[in-house]
Amino acid sequence: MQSYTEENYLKIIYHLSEISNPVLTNAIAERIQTKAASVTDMIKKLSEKELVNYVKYQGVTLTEKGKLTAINIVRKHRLWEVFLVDKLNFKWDEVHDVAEELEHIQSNLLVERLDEFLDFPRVDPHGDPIPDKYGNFAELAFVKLSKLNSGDKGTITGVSEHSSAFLKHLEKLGLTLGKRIEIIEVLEFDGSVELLAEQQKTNISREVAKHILITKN
Amino acid sequence: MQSYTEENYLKIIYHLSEISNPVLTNAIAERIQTKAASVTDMIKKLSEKELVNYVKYQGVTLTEKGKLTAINIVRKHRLWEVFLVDKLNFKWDEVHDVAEELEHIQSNLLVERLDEFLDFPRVDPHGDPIPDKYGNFAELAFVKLSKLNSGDKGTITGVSEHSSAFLKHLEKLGLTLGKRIEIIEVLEFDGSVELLAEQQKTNISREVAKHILITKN
DNA sequence: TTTATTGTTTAGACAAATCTAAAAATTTAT
DNA sequence: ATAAATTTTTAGATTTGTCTAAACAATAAA
Ligand SMILES: [Mn+2]
Ligand SMILES: [Mn+2]
Ligand SMILES: [Mn+2]
Ligand SMILES: [Mn+2]
Repeated sequence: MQSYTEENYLKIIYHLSEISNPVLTNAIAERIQTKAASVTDMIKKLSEKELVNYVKYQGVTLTEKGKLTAINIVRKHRLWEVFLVDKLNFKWDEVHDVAEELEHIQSNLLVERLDEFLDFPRVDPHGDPIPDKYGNFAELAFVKLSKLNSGDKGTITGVSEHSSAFLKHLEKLGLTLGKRIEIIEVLEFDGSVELLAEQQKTNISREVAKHILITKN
Repeated sequence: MQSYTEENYLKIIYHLSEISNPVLTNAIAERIQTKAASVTDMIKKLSEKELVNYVKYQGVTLTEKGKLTAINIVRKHRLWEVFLVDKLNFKWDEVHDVAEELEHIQSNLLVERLDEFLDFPRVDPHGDPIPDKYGNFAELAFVKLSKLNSGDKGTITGVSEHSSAFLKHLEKLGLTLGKRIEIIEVLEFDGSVELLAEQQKTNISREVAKHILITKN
């Protein structure tokens, strides 16, 4: 079994390796809110346990074992988020910190029963896919809203930024999961997007558009 | 805020002080599965934080602050147990270890929403009372089954022993919460009890009878 | 009322996770 | 290619919770 802290490291290495592989020490330090020296220590320990492959000065990659462990934590995190939103009426910007703790509860029975209780959800409240118990993700066909052109239509199915500030902003604009949108125009000079959501005309910055995920249809 | 470990100490001191006050070092050591020396160290720390009053060689008592903290952990523990049994179909002998972890999740919003979601339960799956958010317990009128005499009737409303072995044993005998029972006879020579539960005649040892709580009616 | 026995505390050590400061390696710039 | 800047690692220290072994107190027995 891994400690709470080791699990957090594994999960963050997992997420970072979607962006760059191998994952660099400083990248981990920044995300985990700690110092590079501490990261090096922990990396050595995870390497001892064969959860990561580590090459000095080069960075880390997850081993198969490490990856499976990380995915399981992601699974738990996202299932708990669904629980909080669907059953306890949390808002989508309120769930992250609590799920950050709940993801470490050790009980396979609990996870499987929770999954069943929630009716086997495939995505969490931010549109992120929930892996099954074997670690397999259902592939979801997303495209960033910022990649669309005028006339394109689709449904908001996810976000790639989870800060409370961002989520509350979308809430205010009425741009929540499941909403259908249509692009009116992409402004040339700043890349901001004019769109229609529920008969409502709205303008969002390119920065915001980059973090909204759309299923075209 | 207290650490996970400090919370476990406070909760155990709380439970033990129902039996003896002040609570002795060795009693804590036994319950928390650690050595007396470690308990002394922790007690000093809790005393520093004014969560317990400590007199060397005498033992500890909880301060008002410590007691409220402990009751809040008990509240969370029992609410989670209800959740596991009522919503996730855990058996009453399967919930303890998971609740032991879940009780440490830090979020008042979570606890209050969970309470509401569970419809404000007053007792947990073992018949133990759940304090409200201010730390008040609804007084429940229990009597040990071992105190009853032949002819007495009542309902099983709690147990005072939570081991999986004991709970499974009761399950097998059909002596679960809510079952109505009637005492046929209390055997003189060993104190064992012959009783009727759902038309079924059963004999239980005095030891078992001492841990079953009855509401007479 | 000395002597055992038991219970509790202290002293000193250790593992886990963290830090600061300094050294070493790598990358970038000149 | 050499120097400068950046990144990463090491060395040594700190905090938290634990341990063993030894000292000390309180209680029970002789
Ligand atoms: Mn976490
Ligand atoms: Mn999420
Ligand atoms: Mn606990
Ligand atoms: Mn219980």
